Amino acid sequence: MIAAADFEAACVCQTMRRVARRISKRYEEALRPVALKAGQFTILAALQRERPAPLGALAAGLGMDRTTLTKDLRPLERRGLVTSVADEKDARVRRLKLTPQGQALLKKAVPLWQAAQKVSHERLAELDWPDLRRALDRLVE
Amino acid sequence: MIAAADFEAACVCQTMRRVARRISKRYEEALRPVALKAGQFTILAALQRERPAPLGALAAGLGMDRTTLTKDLRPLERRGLVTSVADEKDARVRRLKLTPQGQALLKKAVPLWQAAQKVSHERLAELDWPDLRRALDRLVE
DNA sequence: TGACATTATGTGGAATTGCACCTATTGGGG
DNA sequence: CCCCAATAGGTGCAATTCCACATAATGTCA
Repeated sequence: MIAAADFEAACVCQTMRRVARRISKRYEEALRPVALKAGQFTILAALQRERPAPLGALAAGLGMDRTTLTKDLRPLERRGLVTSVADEKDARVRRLKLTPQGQALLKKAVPLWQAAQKVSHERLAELDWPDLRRALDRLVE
Repeated sequence: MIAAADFEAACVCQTMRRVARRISKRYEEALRPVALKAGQFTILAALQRERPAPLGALAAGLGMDRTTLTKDLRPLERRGLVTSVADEKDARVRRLKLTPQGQALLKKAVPLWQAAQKVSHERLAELDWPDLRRALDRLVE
């Protein structure tokens, strides 16, 4: 049997989960002035486009489960940051877009996010982020 | 304003969250025969030691919130894989240990985990895992 | 020893996550 | 046009996550 401490160091999954938790916390502290969670900021940022995005396509683009996104949208809709509009052609499709309030909040959030990003890049030091990102992408396809 | 697609590529936090989600899914598929979630396996593996560990110390070792661990333990206790024992000196401390069933299940789980680990290392290819792990650790302190 | 800070833990609430299952709409053959 | 597979989406459930708040035990210092 492998020693308990070794699992923590060896397990790629556990490391990624731990890093994701910790870094989310750091970004959420940065985003505290706009009261956005890390995932919420990601969703708002992804909606920053001309044509409202279908829910499924948005989920795929963010690499998250479709049903998770449905639920993640709830608090954003309650806060009036996001609304859904019907697709003109396909009645099944629910397209999502930022409200003016959502756009305004995102505008305030972006500099806070950039500050957090700056810290991330500093901590990665010599590591090139695009390289690292490609490696991590290969890890999960 | 930064284009929507760029956030996804640029945001270190979002990348880590996405990778953590995806890799968890892969490990959970591997662990399906023992019906353990990624986090549950981590907890069981961390309890593979002689002296039962205090909850707080265990949470710190796993880099997770103390109250999260409390709730994560619930299903494991319900399944009879983990139990808590009182500390001999300090009545506040709740020490956690594997039950015999927990040890048996972990024994079955480890080879499944190793198979998932093998895939991870293959996908990282030229990247040295200890190096990468150290870099990610620096990212979150 | 008695007040008080510290430490170890639990609870409630909200959000995040994903699986299994369900509904509704669409697009094709026959 | 009708049947039916494929597609887009939602719901229920359980687990994960963490913050704010609460409780209980311990340690310390006047």
